[in-house]
Amino acid sequence: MIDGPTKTLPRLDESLLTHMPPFSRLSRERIRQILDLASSRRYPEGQAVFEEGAEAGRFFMLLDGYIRVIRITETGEQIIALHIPPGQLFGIAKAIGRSSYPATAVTASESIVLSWPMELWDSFLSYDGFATETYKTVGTRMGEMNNRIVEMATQQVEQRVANALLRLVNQTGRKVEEGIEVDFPITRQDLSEMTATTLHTVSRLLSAWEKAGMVKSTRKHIIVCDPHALVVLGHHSSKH
Amino acid sequence: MIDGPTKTLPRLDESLLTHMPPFSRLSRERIRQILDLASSRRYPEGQAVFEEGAEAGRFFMLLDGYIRVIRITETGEQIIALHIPPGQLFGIAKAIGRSSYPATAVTASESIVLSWPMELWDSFLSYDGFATETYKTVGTRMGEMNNRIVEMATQQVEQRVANALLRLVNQTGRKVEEGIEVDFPITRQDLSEMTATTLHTVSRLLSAWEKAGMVKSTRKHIIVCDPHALVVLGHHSSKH
DNA sequence: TGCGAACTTTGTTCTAGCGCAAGGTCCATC
DNA sequence: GATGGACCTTGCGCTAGAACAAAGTTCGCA
Repeated sequence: MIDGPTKTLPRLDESLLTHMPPFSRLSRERIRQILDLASSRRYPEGQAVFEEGAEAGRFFMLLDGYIRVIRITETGEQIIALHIPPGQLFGIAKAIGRSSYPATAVTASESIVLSWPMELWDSFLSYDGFATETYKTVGTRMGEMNNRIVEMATQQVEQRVANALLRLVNQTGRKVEEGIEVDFPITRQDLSEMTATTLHTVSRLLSAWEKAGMVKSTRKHIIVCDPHALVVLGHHSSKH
Repeated sequence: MIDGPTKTLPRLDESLLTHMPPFSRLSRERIRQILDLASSRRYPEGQAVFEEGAEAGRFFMLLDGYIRVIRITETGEQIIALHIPPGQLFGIAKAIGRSSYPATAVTASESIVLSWPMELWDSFLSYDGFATETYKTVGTRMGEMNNRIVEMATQQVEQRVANALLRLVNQTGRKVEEGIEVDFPITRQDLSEMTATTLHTVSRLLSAWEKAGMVKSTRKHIIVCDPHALVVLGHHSSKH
């Protein structure tokens, strides 16, 4: 979905942004200004916010929901590069010197997104704390990518899937009765695209873990009951 | 090696920096200033310029040689994250909002390196074109990491090694009689650490390619005779 | 010139986990 | 309440490539 942003939501309250790191040092007035420049929009689950290669006309902030950053190979395989939780900027191509989006962003669940025209980027950068926080975010994402590379290079499938699951519950987990649940719909296929394996293998692993009482899962939902047991898997032994 | 930088080289000429992208828009006088603030140093092959986790006290520019950015796992395995060619900044932790280096930098061949105290970073950022070029570099490196993830997730070992080799000759290749040679010493082990495989497998692949006339290799040296043949390998078919 | 360390090669064995196949379950929609 | 599509499970065979093993080669250095 690349069509123009539209205001489908009621007038936005300043409190939406006051606690988001990139804006937290700004005055109420400044935030009002920023909000008045923003378009807000609701995306249903599974919709693209922008596509890889498209001209980077706007930058975004996720207010609610989850965004999945994906890449698609020439042969049509998808790989999930990153999950973005609420409160983060994304599609900030200009921050890394690009004029087109380097990947596709899709909603992992219904999401509320603010966006601004990329022309405003430079003025945003001048706001107190904005640049610092933004580059911190870039750094964090680089770190995550790096860890992923190391993980794929050195760990077995079981450990990778365990780690991916742990990361999900840590970053986006919601406490429920039996443990912590990933709080957006997630399929075996999704998990396999995050860990470079097949949905079959993921399914088998989840079955085994469920038998061992470490997780509980139903269609599109996964609850981690015993995080520590998964951590231990991750620390077991190396590939070589 | 983390010991203090020392001026071991003769006085630096302005022309060293005038054609390096981050500085190319600056006046001769400004460049003189910048050089006078710099420490220069020669590192023999295989030496660490800085180590992962250390406080990021300086940032660097590679004048000559090659730098390898590596990470080491808890179990002692090395993985090579990136190769940096001459003319690029590295160790620019501040650019991504970090106060310690996120990886270790080691020379892949004898190298000449300039460095400045990180306290000067903000003033450098104000120089015309410096910030833009720097963030472009960050963006490029993110892109490379991303491609690497996709590659590891979707390609077979042979294709990955072929691609890694192609990237090396494209970025750092030196034309020789029989083809293009990687212009720093590189072992089978190095190549395996770049592609998440073993030195044994790399050795077998190189042997096979040599038999097919696509490459020529000796101890620590690899010449690609028929780049196109390697490209074709990379395009063959996907894993799934 | 001879020793040892650092590289490289090649053979053989073994297994993680992929590919393939078939069937089951849940859910939306008519 | 039946049809179809999306998602999940499980079994089995097979192969890429890791692990193990053992020699061979090159090079710096005493």
